[in-house]
Amino acid sequence: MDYSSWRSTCLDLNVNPTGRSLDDASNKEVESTFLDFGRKLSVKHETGALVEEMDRIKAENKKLTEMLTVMCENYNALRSQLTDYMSKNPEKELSPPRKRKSESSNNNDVTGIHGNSESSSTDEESFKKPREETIKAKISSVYFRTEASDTSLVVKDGYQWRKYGQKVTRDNPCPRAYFKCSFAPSCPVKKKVQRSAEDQSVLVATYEGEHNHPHPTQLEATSGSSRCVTLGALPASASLGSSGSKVALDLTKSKPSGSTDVKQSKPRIDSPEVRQFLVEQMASSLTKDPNFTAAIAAAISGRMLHQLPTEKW
DNA sequence: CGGTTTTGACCTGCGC
DNA sequence: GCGCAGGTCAAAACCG
Repeated sequence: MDYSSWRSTCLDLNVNPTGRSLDDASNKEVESTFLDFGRKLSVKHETGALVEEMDRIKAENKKLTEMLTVMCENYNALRSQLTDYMSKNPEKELSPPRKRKSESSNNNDVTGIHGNSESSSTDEESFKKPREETIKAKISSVYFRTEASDTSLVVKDGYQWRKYGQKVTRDNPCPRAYFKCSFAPSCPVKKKVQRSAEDQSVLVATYEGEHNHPHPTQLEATSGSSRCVTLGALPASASLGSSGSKVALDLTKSKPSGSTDVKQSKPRIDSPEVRQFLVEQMASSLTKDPNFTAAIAAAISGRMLHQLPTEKW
């Protein structure tokens, strides 16, 4: 996986279009919201505790941001080392399995229309070009954790894929699905998705090649569409195993059903509705903070690095 | 109606 | 050459 692109996707998750920091205006706005809400309920002590909690979270955000900075530096160092290594050992670069003859030349006598001299003369050229591409093509395996009950082989990585085959392999009772990028044939990327034989809640996606077009969610982001969609398409959201991380990421998703009724009903301080309202206030304020989302990105990538040692970058 | 998914058939490489 | 396994094709079905 290209971490830089992934990171940009993650950092793009900031749901604060104005770019305002939580430290200034939005912070005061949130605090005033809390205080106002608290006056109505005559529970200033609880809002004080919430503000205190928010300060604690802000400190944690700062720490996570520093971790992200360090990790980015480490990544850049590793990447430059890898680039150096690749340039020194180009022949050792990974190459995908050899492609079928018929795919590159299309001169099967089954079709009968490519058997002329024109196609045969271009065979070498048409064969060489994809070969060069396949040499450069990168293969990477990515692990996605899904619900065990979820039987689909859909991996939400943000790209659009077209399924072109499914096969049951010998070493795994679960079928393997074959996907091509929807931008094919201009985009040569393929992926195979199969459930892990050991843990069927884990999807193993093997990517071949690199996309030669921008990430669809980046296009969405530039066109001003909802960034929650971006988050939903984030690979990390699927690859995270712990429910805690999932909950944290779900903070940016749309409000749960029924939450709109909270403000309409008369709130009580110890009622679940009020608590939910406070939680939503916290969530919305946090998701407006770029530092928070950056910290989340750092936490996610940290978890990925620790939990997915087999993943190739 | 166009794009996607399903699925059986087919192709290819590899080991024996 | 044969059989096996993985990968792909392509027609039909499905779907929005």
